[in-house]
Amino acid sequence: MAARKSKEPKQRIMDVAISLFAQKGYAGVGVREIASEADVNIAMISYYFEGKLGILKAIIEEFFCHYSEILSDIDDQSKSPEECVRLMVQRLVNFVKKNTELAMVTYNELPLDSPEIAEMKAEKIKELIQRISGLIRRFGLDPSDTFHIAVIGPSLIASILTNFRFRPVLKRIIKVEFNDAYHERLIETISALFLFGVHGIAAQKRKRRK
Amino acid sequence: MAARKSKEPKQRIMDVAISLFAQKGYAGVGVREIASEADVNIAMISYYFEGKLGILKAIIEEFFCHYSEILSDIDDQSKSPEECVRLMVQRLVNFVKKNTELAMVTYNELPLDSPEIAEMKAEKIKELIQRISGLIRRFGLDPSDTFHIAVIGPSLIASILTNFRFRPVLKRIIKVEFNDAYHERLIETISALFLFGVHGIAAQKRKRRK
Amino acid sequence: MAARKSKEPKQRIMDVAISLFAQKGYAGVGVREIASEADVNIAMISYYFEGKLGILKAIIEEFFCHYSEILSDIDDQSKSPEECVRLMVQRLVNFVKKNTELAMVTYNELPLDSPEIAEMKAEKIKELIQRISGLIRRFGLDPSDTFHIAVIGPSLIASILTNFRFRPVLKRIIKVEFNDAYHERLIETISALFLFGVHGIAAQKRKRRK
Amino acid sequence: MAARKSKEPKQRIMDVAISLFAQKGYAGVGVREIASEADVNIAMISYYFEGKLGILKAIIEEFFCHYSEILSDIDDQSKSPEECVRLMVQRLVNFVKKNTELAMVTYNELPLDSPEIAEMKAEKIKELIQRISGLIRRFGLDPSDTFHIAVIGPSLIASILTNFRFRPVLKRIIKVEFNDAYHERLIETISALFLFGVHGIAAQKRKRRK
DNA sequence: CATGAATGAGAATTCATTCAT
DNA sequence: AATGAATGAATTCTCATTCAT
Repeated sequence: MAARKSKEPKQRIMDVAISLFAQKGYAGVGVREIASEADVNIAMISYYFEGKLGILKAIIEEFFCHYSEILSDIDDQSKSPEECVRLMVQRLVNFVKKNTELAMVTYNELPLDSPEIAEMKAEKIKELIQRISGLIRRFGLDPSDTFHIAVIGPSLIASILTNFRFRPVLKRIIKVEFNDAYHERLIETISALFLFGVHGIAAQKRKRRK
Repeated sequence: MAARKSKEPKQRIMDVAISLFAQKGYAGVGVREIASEADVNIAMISYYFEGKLGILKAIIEEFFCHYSEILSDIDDQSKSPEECVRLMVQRLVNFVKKNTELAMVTYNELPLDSPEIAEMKAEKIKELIQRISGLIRRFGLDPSDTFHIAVIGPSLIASILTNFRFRPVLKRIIKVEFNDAYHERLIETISALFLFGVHGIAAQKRKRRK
Repeated sequence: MAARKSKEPKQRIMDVAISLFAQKGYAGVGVREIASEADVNIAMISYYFEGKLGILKAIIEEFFCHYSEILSDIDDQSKSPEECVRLMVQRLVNFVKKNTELAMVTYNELPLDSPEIAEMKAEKIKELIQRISGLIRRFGLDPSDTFHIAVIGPSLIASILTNFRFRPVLKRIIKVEFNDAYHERLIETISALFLFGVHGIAAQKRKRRK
Repeated sequence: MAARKSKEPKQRIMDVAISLFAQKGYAGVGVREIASEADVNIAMISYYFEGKLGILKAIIEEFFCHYSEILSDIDDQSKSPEECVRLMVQRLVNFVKKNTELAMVTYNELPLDSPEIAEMKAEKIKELIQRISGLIRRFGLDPSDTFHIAVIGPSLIASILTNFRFRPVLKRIIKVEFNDAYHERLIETISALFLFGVHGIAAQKRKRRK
């Protein structure tokens, strides 16, 4: 069961923690379990991460670090907004597909109220919003209208993440295989859903103004 | 701080547990905290709910009980599918608005891997899917294609719930007031998003078949 | 080795803690040692005293509670100041003789810098000083001169307590038996030392004024 | 915060340890705290002092080394016993004034029951007693009567040390400034207290013999 | 000399649960 | 129906020390 000793201890702790947090939630996992699974002395957790919360901080930071990279050149003016959205969805899905547990931990523990990481979360999300607001404007929606920011962006992200989040539960109920074809189709569908959706809303708005 | 002794002890425990679980997560709350907040002896929790997990079970059951009621007559043939979706979104939003914490606990702890409640969750979600599959068919999509079930339904629900879930975080970042007008607009927007989206996808499909 | 189960658990914890703290110092004793020695479950310490520091607080409080009683009618105007001092020394010695460990713990840990008990200590000592200041005045010394308060009072108390404090060390070096006769003589000697001393200082002062 | 790197590492460790032990007690301080404060690698403590206890041993040894020097020529037959006592008190006060923390650590941890340093302590104190016994004899008291050794000597020392020991507590309660004038007066008062006291006791004894 | 990673034992505290009353 | 004391395991974290480099 124990993780292979191929990697550095610090990385092993991270990997194991991501996996366990994803399965049982941050509060549901003990440092002893992490340490034994990572084949590392318990004291090493405090040594490297200054406590259990430190691991979560590192995890969230890693997520947002990758995430930022993903969104770095989304608002490319040389592409049509439609292409941008499709590209973003594609990248997001591929990223979460490769780092499912990392994404799940971050998504699940984001509402956790810990003063120590509240600041960090707020900062990261602020940055995220700024990234997306440019795109929203290009669809003819008012980015200064905080409502759209608060609704459409999170909806899109949640739509993708939820899809991964409930897979263990879904597997028990319906017959699906989460292979490459599935993900291709997922990208297509989510993109289409939001593109048609946002276009529709924008058109509706223009009509009403008249 | 302690809950008023007006209600029965069992209900007080439930109320307090819902509130605390919503704030800190199931694993982050202790029975002693619940007991003291509910102004109830600790032993009463085992007495009424047979342990901490029993409270969570009761909470999830209560959620799905209400939830089922909400969706009871969604697939009403006398209404247009558009009206059905709009009604469903409206009812969902209003329900979550009134029972935010109950919904949050259920949504947050749903991926939790506890064998004791896994069965229950599967059963509840199965029922939920059946409710929605009729509606999906009426939009021209194949309900036997499990893909749509696995993607569109959860996306819709997640879009709504996520909106509530991240309010504490959002409040820190952007200026929004979650009043009645906000919720009216939320219903409109989510409905529009999915109606335009699903219509678009269905149209796309028809075009491709040709 | 374990304490007899004759008394209540809470009292057993106190008794054992006093004994162990006196031997090894507060920081040198663990709650597990206390619990096992008192034949009590470890959790009971938090249950009864809300943590290790709580035991120390209780100990110090008990000491000062008894101590106050001891000094209650020291400043008796019907007695000569000499009689008062002699009585005080007698009572103090007898008290410390009976509650050596309690006194040692309090005396040893008094300089401990713990914000939680600093207030309590200050309050207790303030009361103690007020008790003694009346007596000092009757010896012809100015009680508003904080110097005497800060020097003579503590010296007297320290003289008594130190005598008990270093007994284990002294026993190894010189041949003494700490029996009743010893304590009688101790009372006499300490009383004489301070009475002659204070009288001498007061006389010196009067002489200088001239 | 870290100690200046001007001195040798070993001395830095000593200095920091003395300061920290004086504040929090031997058992209340960790080697890591000492190491980081002294800006020294943790392993260096074992290297130089063979463990934490080794530091304490070194501290106590340093104290007694200085202390012996202080008392070296106290029993000078060319001076009157009164002058000797006065000189001793003066030297002691000045020494403790300059090395308060060193003295406090030694005084506080002296009753600590550690077999490894018990021997050393006994030896040091034996020497100390011999130094003082000559003086006691010159006051007309019987130095073979271990009682006086066990009571008067320790009382004198404790009177001085206690005065320094409770300064942090005293400062909170009464208004005193521990400046040079204060210490001059302290020397005078303590000397007078004991001189008058011992003379009185000796006179009393002579009277009784008659 | 000096380092920093690593160890295993032990620290205090809190956990959910149970039991006699 | 309800209490509060009691339990033993588990919690996170820190301890002094050592070792290979």
